[in-house]
Amino acid sequence: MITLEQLLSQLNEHQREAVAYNAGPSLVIAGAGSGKTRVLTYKIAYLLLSGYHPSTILALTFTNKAAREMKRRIADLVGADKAKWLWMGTFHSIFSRMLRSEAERIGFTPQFTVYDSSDSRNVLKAIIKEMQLDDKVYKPAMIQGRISYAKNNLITASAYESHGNLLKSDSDARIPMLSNIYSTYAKQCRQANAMDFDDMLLYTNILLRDFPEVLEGFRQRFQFILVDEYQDTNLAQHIIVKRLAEIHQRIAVVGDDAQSIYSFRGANIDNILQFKVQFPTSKMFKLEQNYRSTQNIVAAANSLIKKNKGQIQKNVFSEKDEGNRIQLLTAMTDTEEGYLVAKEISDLYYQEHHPYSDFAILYRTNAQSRNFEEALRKRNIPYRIYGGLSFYQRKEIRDVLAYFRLIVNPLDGEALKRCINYPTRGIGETTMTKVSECANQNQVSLWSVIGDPVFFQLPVNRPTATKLTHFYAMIRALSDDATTLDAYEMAVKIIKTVGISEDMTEDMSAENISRRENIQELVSGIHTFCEQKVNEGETQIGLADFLSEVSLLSDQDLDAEGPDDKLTLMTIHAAKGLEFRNVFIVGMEEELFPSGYVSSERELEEERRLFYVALTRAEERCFISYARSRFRNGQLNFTNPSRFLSDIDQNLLDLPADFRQAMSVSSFMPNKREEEVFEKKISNEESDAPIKTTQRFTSSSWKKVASSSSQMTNTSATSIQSGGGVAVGNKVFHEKFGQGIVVSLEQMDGNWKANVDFGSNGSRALLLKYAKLVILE
DNA sequence: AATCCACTTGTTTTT
DNA sequence: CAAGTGGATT
Repeated sequence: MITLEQLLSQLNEHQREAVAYNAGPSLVIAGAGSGKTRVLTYKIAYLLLSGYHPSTILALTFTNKAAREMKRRIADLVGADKAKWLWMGTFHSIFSRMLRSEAERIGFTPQFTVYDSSDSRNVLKAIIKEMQLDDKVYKPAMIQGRISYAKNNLITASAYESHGNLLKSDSDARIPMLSNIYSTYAKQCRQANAMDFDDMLLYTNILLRDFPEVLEGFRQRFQFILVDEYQDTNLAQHIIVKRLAEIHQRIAVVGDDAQSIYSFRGANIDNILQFKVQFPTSKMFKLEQNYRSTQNIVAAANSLIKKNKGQIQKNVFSEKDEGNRIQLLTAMTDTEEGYLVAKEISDLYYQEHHPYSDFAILYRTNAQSRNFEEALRKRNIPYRIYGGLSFYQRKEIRDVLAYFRLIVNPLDGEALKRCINYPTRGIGETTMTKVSECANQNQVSLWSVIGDPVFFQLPVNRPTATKLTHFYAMIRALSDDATTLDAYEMAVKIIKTVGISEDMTEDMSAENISRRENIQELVSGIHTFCEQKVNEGETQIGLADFLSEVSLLSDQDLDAEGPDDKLTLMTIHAAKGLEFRNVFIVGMEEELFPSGYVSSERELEEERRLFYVALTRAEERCFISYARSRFRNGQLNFTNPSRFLSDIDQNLLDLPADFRQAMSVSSFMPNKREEEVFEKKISNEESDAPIKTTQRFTSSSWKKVASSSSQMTNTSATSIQSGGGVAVGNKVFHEKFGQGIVVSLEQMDGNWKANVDFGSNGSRALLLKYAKLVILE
């Protein structure tokens, strides 16, 4: 047990002020590595020591891991007996708890299923098919994205139907039926007693909006509210937090606007930038001392993020050693990139005796992991990959979980389809289509139809009807068992009863063995889960208890922090909040990082923040690598180094000898000219067909592309204004004419022609093939 | 109904 | 390169 004085003495001045301030709302802007988690945990400990009961404190985090970690640290400070009463968890897990306790009010049961994104995509696919729409136009993933966006902005299906602007923009985008799809989707989810991730936020809002007594109850209960990573909250989350804190105004949020990287998921950076507006009496605290990284790394990150505008002004500094400069590794191919990185790691491991767990390889996309895996394997370097296909997304695991879901919630249509299909029992697509149609016509669930095909006049023959009722009876019997057995016993029973174990032991193929192992892992996971809950004093841990937690878990949460010494491979997104002694940021190429999908200044700035997050993960050493060519979709692409490299103060970079040359064929988009560029892009679209970067590899293409270097795809924002290695807006130098600005670019017979304004020397049209322009900036 | 094969297709990040 | 689709086969 610790006293208040001791607690505060372990903090620096600014941290202490932030922790001790309790007189009103507060916003803590915590620069990278400045002890953000420390402030949050100490603040909670401070509140507990000042007399708040733990069950009156609500702390919302972004990941389960962060919540667990924080809880553990609070337990160390004030004791586990207190810490365990805290309401601490992710938005989704806390809201799940709230929704389950009040489910009936909004037309669900406490056993509602959580549809993951592939469940919800499947539902959407079926709806699109049912409505006889073209799935090339109504792309499920895109529809899903728009619905998600609507929900995150608290636009319900019925609000959408009467939202003029949205309907107009949909009809302009040639997808006028989107609103109908949304409505049908919402209706079907409701009928299935299921919510998707976004629904959990949406329905929590509805619950708090429409049921004043519920809102009042939660306001009473949560006397103090803390939110981590506030820069990544979306409108739905923001409004919930605001509602809960509205009366007592005891709220503290922590975040860093420079690390906002989830706008694709609806996060709105304005939530943190506008906090003062939302909570006018709030006080802002800034944490600017970085305890994580060397001075060089901090300086590099600062120089990068300076290129973004509209940030909260701060001066992040480090008092650690100056450290090494950031080292750039240049490879000819993506395979070589893997080799170089692995070699560097090997060298550090043997020369400096850093354990492998001190290393991380961070990339923009999961698909990039392959080359590194191979290179690491060749050197026998142990590694652990995070992300990608998670444990819970494996087919066999999803199959088993589908049975759990169906037993807990028979209305869960997606689970039912999955179960009925595996193990195979002679019920196929045609039958299920009929069942779906029949269910739709009678406005009942698939489950009801299967239970009594005759009553619903399902047009199937006798043997098929029997198969259906058999299946129904089997699930019913298991549901009965579920009233007395715990989750672990049920899991074992289900796997035996439904024929999964039989199917898996049929042959000893490698796949079957691996599947069996995975299922075994799941079962023992459930066992551990039950034991843990019993230890915490709970009784009767049923399947529902297990499911409600597991559906909100990602694979990162499951990783047993084993004693083994392994290197980490993950996306930069997944690395947020983590730190490593040595960090490798790989694939620093145009089209990849920044992603080829960026189409606005705002998105480009988010990519830059992502790079900022990557850099600031490093404690001691940071390496950046890129390849000049890379396989993508089975095709060889030639690539240019990322523009972000030139955003970093060049004095802090260790450049390879050939780097200047490589940069000179790269294209850099000057930020301030961007709007012009996009206007130009639109006007040029038909006339100016850009050369495709993607081409089959032939012996001559390397040379050809390297010299003309018109390597942008036509989807790229940079495609029009860049060519021959220069970009519109570039300041260039010409031997004869001196300095000038590139005004426009066009293509003539495959050669790039640039109009350059040389000021007093006039404007000139130059063929880049002949003119030797040097890019100045 | 289920399986297999050849073809197309399309690709960020995730609670 | 991969996953997912559509068609033919058993």
